[in-house]
Amino acid sequence: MPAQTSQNVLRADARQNRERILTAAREAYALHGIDVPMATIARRAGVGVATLYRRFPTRAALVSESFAEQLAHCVAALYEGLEDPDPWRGFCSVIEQVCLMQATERGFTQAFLAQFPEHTEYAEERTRAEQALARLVGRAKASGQLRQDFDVNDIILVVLANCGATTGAGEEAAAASRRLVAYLLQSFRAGPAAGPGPLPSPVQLDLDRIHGR
Amino acid sequence: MPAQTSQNVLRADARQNRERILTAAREAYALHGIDVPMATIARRAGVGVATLYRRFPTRAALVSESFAEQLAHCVAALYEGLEDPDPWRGFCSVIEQVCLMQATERGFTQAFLAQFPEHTEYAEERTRAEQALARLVGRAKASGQLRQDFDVNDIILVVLANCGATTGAGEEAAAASRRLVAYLLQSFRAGPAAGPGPLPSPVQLDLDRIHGR
DNA sequence: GGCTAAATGGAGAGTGCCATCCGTTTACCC
DNA sequence: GGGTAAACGGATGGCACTCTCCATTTAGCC
Repeated sequence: MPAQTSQNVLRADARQNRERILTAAREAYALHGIDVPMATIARRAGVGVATLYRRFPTRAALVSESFAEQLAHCVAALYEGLEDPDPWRGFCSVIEQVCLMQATERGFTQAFLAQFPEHTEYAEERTRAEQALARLVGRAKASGQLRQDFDVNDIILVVLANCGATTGAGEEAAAASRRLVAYLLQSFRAGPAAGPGPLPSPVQLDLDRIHGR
Repeated sequence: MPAQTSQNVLRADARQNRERILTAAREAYALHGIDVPMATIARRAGVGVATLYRRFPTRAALVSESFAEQLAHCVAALYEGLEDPDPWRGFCSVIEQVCLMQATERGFTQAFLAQFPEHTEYAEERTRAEQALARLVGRAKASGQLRQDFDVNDIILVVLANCGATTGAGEEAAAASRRLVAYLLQSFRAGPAAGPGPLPSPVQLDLDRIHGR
């Protein structure tokens, strides 16, 4: 974590405005997606555009900050999953939670993808997360519950696929995500021992809405 | 098919320009994605913007026309799959071909999604395709090779998921698609009889590139 | 209460794209 | 070869968004 001295020196009104901007951004993202104009967020927050830009010099910075909490949740889920006594359950829980977050929080995926590669500042945390992921996978394989030819990169594959499936609105997206993840996890499971389990209910996806998004 | 009298009456130079525009559009889409400015396509085709707009009044019209061939291929694949003596093989082949098309032809997915809902003109073909899809699924279920709780909407789910997974460049996208589809098809297979088959090789996905796309 | 640096917000310059208008050019028919 | 309608393309107005400048306000300290 870098020295954030300026954060504490922030004047009271400035700090309050900063919070209002973040709140407004989260609301706006949820409503209109990540591409909402900066001016809209500023108006919603009841501040001028300049104030927004002074606090968050780039759009990416604002996005990152806005979803920091959700990202932290994902990271936490990762380490918790790693400590689950049942490696397979831990593995599933991580994937499920990350995917659900993607489905629930609109724009989160972009934040997720934008966050890490950005600054060297995060490089350390990133490698740590990657190692944890590798361990999660290794553990599940070692226990014989995850198929041997599973690759760590397949997790990225799941995340991206889930991102595509959740290009839609609210509850529908969550349902689509649940079903997709259920299908995939079943494939990841090793051995023919596990027959097809029950699935979450199917989803009627409205292509028109997705196209118009 | 509607009366397209104007098509044949098109003057020679106009017809040639029309083709050049379509070629330029396909190239531009492949290179820069679907959001490339109309002016860029016009320049590439060596025509004025006005000419482009005269031929293709809306962006959607241009996109649709540009990918008409690929779309026809998909439709053909559907009807061929339906006539495969092995229902399961037919089912798989349809999904595989559509997904491969998505992975190979950048922008195709948007064209695919944009095409049908648009005009009433296509409504008929659309319903016909949907019925064919339903039959494809029904047949595969009846043969006992497709799990009973599979839903027709799951095909849309696959298409969308695949769309997400292929948000990348060229060969990488195709590899990701193959692997995802292999995983999914395995889940769709009924009964514990079929153990995990071999998978296409894993893919290292470059998140930076995807984010910057 | 008054001073000062921090913070503010609106106006506006700059950019990129869409879509149309209209004077000029060109293919086609006779 | 000449007439005519079709086709052309650059210029242009309009719009939406980004990002900065600067005159004004305000919090915090004495």
